[in-house]
Amino acid sequence: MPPIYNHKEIEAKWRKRWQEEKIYRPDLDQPGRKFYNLMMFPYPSAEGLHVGNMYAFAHADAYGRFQRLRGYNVFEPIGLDGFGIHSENYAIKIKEHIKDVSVRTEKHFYEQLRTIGNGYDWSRTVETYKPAYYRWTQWLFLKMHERGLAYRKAASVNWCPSCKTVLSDEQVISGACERCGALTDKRQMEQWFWRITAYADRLLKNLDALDWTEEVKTIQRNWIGRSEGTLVKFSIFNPSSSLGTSFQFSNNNKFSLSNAQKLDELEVFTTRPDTLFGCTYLVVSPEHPLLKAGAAAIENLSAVEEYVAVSKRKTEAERTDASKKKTGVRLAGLAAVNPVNGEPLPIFAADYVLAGYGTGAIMAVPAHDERDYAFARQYDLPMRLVVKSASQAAGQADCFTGEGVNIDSGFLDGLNTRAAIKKMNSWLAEKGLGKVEVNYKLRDWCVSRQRYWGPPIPMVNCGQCGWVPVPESQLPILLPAMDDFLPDGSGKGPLNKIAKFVNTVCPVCGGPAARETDVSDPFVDSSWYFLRYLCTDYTDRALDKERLKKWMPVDMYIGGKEHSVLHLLYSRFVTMVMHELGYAPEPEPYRRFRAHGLLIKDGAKISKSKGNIVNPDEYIAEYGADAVRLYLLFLGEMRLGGDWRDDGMNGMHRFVKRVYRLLDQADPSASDRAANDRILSRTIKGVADDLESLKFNTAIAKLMILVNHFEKNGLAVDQLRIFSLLLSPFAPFLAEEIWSQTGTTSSIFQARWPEYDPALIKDDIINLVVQINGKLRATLAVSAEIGETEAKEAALQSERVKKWLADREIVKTIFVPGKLLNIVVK
RNA sequence: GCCGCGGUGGCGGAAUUGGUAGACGCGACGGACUUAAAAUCCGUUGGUGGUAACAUCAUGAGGGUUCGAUUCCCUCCCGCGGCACCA
Repeated sequence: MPPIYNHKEIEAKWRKRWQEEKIYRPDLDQPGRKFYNLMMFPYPSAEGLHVGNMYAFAHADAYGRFQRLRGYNVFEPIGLDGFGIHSENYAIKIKEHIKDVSVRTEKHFYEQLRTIGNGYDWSRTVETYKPAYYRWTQWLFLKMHERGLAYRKAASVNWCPSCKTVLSDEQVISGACERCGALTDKRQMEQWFWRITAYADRLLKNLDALDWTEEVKTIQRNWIGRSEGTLVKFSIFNPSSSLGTSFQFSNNNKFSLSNAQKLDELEVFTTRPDTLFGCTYLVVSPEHPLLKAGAAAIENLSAVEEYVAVSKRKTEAERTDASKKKTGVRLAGLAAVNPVNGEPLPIFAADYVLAGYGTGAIMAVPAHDERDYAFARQYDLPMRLVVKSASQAAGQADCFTGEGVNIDSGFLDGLNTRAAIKKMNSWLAEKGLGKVEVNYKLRDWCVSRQRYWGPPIPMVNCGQCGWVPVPESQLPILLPAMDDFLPDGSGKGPLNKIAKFVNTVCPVCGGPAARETDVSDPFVDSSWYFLRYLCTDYTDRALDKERLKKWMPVDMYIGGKEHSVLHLLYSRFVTMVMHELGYAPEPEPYRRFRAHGLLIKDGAKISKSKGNIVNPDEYIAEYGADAVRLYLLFLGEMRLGGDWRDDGMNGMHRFVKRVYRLLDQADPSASDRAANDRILSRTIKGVADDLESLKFNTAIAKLMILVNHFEKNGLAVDQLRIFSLLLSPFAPFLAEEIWSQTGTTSSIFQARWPEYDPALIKDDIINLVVQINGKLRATLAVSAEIGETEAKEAALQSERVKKWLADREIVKTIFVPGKLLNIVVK
């Protein structure tokens, strides 16, 4: 028997055998007890996978292998998210053509993914940059368009000056581009959008029932940002007296509306209609239509226009910096009327009000909103307190944003905030001045990109017919080859430079037309890949309904939480639409989702920019895939991430060698069968429990304890065989090798997880903890069934206990059966 | 600022519903084997005091509840992540 574990030889042998015997290729038409085990497919933004990718994949695969042993028919696919800015930026950086780079990275990524020993079904890979895939990504676009969910509009969109393309709101992380980290800006452009906001309520509501990492659900909830409020209509007048352009009010902050002429109506959105009595002015955003509609009446138009121009010139970051001084300009010549008390209200334009949320206009209540308060202080505007804190009568702050009781509020006086909101809403509704509305922070998904490396958007612009979808039969629209694929920042995609591509005929009228030259967001590619995995054998359709019915939803999805509001939100939206179209059997794609934490090294996330990259290939070559897997799984709880230390690998290498050596030690005559069976039963249960709750680290610790025990006490061959089953989710090659060397012929992954004997789990003799006043003073080996009286007797017999009790009076004793006895003394 | 997750030996990390804090591993130290090294094996390893038995302190800080708190409550501090003028 070879004493040395030759990982290279053994891994190659099993990799080949698994491939030949197709043990990871379930028959998708005969799902049986199916288990769809999904992990986030990688995107090549470097030459190869880094150890952080391996971290996620090793966990997901160990879980999948466990389900396999549990008797599930596991489908575990993999692919490459190779289209997109991430891959393209890498090619640009190394000054090569993306087409060449993608050929190379595909080869390397797949080689690496094969070496780590995951149970992938290699017959069903998807690569998003191949026509066989992106043909259907384009089909998805057409379906969205057909349902009215893909549309084009001019809007203020995010622009990355470095990537030279627009981005969706989700791809701007704290004001910076998700891909390159450059600060983004806003540009007014016409773009393609997907109407994810139409699903905002469902995306929010369904979260409650999903078995997902709670943290990710919270992030999604906050991103969707539902808020219930009221739309209130204010009448706009042109007051007779000229008010000047100063912010000062004359005559005790009052001005007259006599002879005023009603000009318009202004609608605002508020979540606190109960504070309407405290409203002392209105504010519109600099983009608000009132500025144009009311221009004739605005007396200080040039000052207003100047303010708007200044606002426009500000960067997004400057405009939305909440800590900066608030600015604004009074719309002289215009005034509104507070519908509850008929008081005239001045109107301002200020860029602290966002154009894109609510109606782009607000009612300002400086006494009950911090932003209004700051603005009112800045411009010396009146404030009126109308809500009093219910708890503290005196000492109220100038600005109170909490809930309380209404005062000086006419018909709302004495009501608490909730009741006041209700009453105000019905009052406004009665008068036709307001209605309850729900607003979401979520905006529609901007999906067009002015880049090369993506699926061309299948739309054609005809002079006669306008925007027309490309007929399904003409798909795919192949991405044409081009040497200079770099984005130029013109606001049009590089494809725009290829006349042959652009010029086409209108599918409707046959006249000359121009193709859309933007490509779609890479997140569109990944929004449906898990559906395509199941249908790669269908070349005539994107998705097969029967197939999806058999396998969707995904049973377990493990991935990073950085995708909380990106991929995980987009793919839920797309699946909802696919469900409505009858493709997906359920509106939600992932039954369970668990986020893993980050892999850290030297106190920082492993990344190229930090210079702490760990190349997994070297470690796999030196120590073997199993040792690397075990090490990654042992680092800590998956949810919390791990801390990579180079020297930690030694320990796992040692463990692998020790496990292999058990083959030499297996000898029934030398072993205490009963003791081994007891610890085996416990380990079977413990490891299964840990795996189910994704605590891979403690599962491995239990295996180590078992190995320590075997080394000391010897073991029988059948016990070693059971041990190999327990080890197999973590170290598949090593486990398979031991399995085969203990007289089995079929793969360990066709075997079943071992049963344990419940009778062996229980202890007959326990260590009863004896405390005196809560401090541990002795432990007694007693029967597990011992009762309080006996336990007390036994404890009082103990010399150690006696010493501590001396002649102190026992006040009481606390007995926890099977665990502890606490004697309380004076 | 708001929301979420964390803070435990030299290090990574364990601790069912509150019940022996530090499992398991790394590293370190001592020893065995070896001409030597690697590998392997054995032992020790939270701090302080003590030859030892043992005592005592200790889970970010400070309070509290409890017979008993890493675990529950309150007030803070620090790290990471999300949102951030969303009315």
